[in-house]
Amino acid sequence: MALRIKDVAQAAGVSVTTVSRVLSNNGPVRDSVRERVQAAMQELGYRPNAAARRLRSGDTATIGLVVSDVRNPFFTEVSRAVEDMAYRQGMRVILCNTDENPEKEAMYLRLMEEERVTGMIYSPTRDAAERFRAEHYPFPVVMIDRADAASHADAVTLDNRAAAERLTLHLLERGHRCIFGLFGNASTTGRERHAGYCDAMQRHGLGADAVFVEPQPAGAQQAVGARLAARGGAPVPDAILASNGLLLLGAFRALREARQTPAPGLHGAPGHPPAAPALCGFDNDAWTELVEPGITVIAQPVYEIGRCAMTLLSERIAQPDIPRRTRVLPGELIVRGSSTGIVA
Amino acid sequence: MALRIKDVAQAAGVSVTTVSRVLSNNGPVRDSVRERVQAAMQELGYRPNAAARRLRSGDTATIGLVVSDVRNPFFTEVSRAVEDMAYRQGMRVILCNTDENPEKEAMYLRLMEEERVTGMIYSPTRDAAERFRAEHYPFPVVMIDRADAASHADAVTLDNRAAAERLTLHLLERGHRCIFGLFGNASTTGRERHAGYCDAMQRHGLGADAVFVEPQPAGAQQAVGARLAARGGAPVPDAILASNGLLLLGAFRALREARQTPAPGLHGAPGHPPAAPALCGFDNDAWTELVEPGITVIAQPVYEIGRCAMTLLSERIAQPDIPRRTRVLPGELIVRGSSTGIVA
DNA sequence: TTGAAAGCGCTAACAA
DNA sequence: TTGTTAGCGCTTTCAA
Repeated sequence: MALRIKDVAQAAGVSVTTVSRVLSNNGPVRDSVRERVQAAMQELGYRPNAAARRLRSGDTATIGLVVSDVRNPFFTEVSRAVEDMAYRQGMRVILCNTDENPEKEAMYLRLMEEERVTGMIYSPTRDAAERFRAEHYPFPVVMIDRADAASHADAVTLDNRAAAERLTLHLLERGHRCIFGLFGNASTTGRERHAGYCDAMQRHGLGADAVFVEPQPAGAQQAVGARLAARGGAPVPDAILASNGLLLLGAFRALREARQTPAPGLHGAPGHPPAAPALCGFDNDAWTELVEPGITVIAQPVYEIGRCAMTLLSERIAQPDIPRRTRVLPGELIVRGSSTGIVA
Repeated sequence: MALRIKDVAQAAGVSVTTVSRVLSNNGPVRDSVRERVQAAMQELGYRPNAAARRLRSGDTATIGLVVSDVRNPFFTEVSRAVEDMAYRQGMRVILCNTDENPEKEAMYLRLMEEERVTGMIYSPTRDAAERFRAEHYPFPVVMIDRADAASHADAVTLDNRAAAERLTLHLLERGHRCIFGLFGNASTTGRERHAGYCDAMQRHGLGADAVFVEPQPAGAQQAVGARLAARGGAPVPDAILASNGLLLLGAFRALREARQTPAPGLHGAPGHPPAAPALCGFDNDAWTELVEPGITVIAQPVYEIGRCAMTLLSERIAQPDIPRRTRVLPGELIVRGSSTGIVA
């Protein structure tokens, strides 16, 4: 095995206690002794055993981060934020991808307990969110992206309802009337955004025309394709709104597939052919700026969400008994050509 | 504190050893006893303490994954592959982002030692790669993306030289002659791809016209912008080749900025205005397929690279003394409109 | 300011 | 098939 604290103690001619004090920089040690110990550690190439420290001290200095999939740019960025903050505080991060799969999720929650994580940042699937009770867990939990008062967990979310309303109103202001909405069915987020969309439509005396789908591009693509191809009574939408980055991607593909550039526009004026529907959605993912015309989106302050979650978590770790807190961050509307017809 | 194995033992009326045997599913236990123990665990909600198990067993069941930045889609996907494989084998993953910063990198390598990781998957910066010696570390190391024989570490890489040559030949076949190359200066990968590019140019009796830049979009954008604006002798490039996804993005932005759609084409035929340069590069990142025309790229088998790295690592953990192995995976040329003028 | 010794929760000899 | 017991490497009383 590797070197132990005892080896360092012998080399430096002190007790293990003293070495431990130098290691954790805690407790009185004469400067000359400290230097001697540090020199011994350096020379021997000693590395303290993290598992032993955790076991003995009871402090794992570990944050659990449970999300659906890091490949979703939203979570990629959140995980970077969380990791930056955590490592800066001398904490590790255990990252788990549930793939919206309840069994995986249950397994990882169990893992969090076995690891005795100091705290967890958690983005539950819809079903799990409804059942989750923070008080059943022996560590603090901060929810991100999705929140639920009954969970009794701190949370940081977007102001989903307001952002969706804002986005819908933007389309209505541009003259669109028949706005087809795509919402994710796996989280509370999708429902909140749906509510905001409905609010805006209602305020203009318009009915909702929306579906809930799996939060994957394929399902969204199919739904949009079907909606565009629908015969019979339903009028063709003149705008499409997708409630997250994955759905937006699917919608974009469907429009392209239909050989309709997602260019903006109203129904054709007399003498002009009808234009393709406008497109907008949530999440300022890289591609939305790169395609032409760019896609109008609600940008989430993604890094900030991760940072904020870590801050809430740290504060609760320090003071476990403060009342539940929720941070609601605003989304930012970024208007691009896909909803205005103005190609930058 | 939480429940201990002793509590389970008491509840089930057996010794701690028996509980341990049930836990690790290892050692003889009568079926009826096993069931009784499992029932007790279930009822009490017992969770074994991971730190204690690791300390005692000496097996941390932990993989270290050290990359530059998970936000780079290449590493996002690699990390998913590694995590999928690892968790399936009951191992955890510790993910570290070095940001190509030598100090962070050194800190994380130290962390790997303190965690007593079972093995490490490592994408070193160029400078670190030259100095790294696997035999100085007490655990097996598999390098990804970047490799160096002197490191004595197993490695899985792309066939960089062949892929770059292939991509360059593709441009040459389409009639391009003045091909400006952008290569990353932070890794051996950039140099290998540069060599492949030079091979292809030389074979056609052409000189290289390339620069090495920081592997960030901003630097690439600037370099391409400068090259396009160059006055004096240097002819305007009729094609641009970028050696990774970040550089490709920068080049794309530069072309757009120059109000030149990255549309393909040769120098203008008589009577036609000169077309914008062709664009191609490495990494089949999502946006390259979404922009129009799509970008011609070398697709790396990214998930497979991660999977393969975990396989090599597992095998070396099982047999530490087998000779060093290198897996070289082929890249796949995906031809899109940016190099052919055929807009799908 | 230092050291001796107990013990964190678990696993693995060894004994029965 | 089961139990007793000695540590894994560290931190933390407690006493000096």
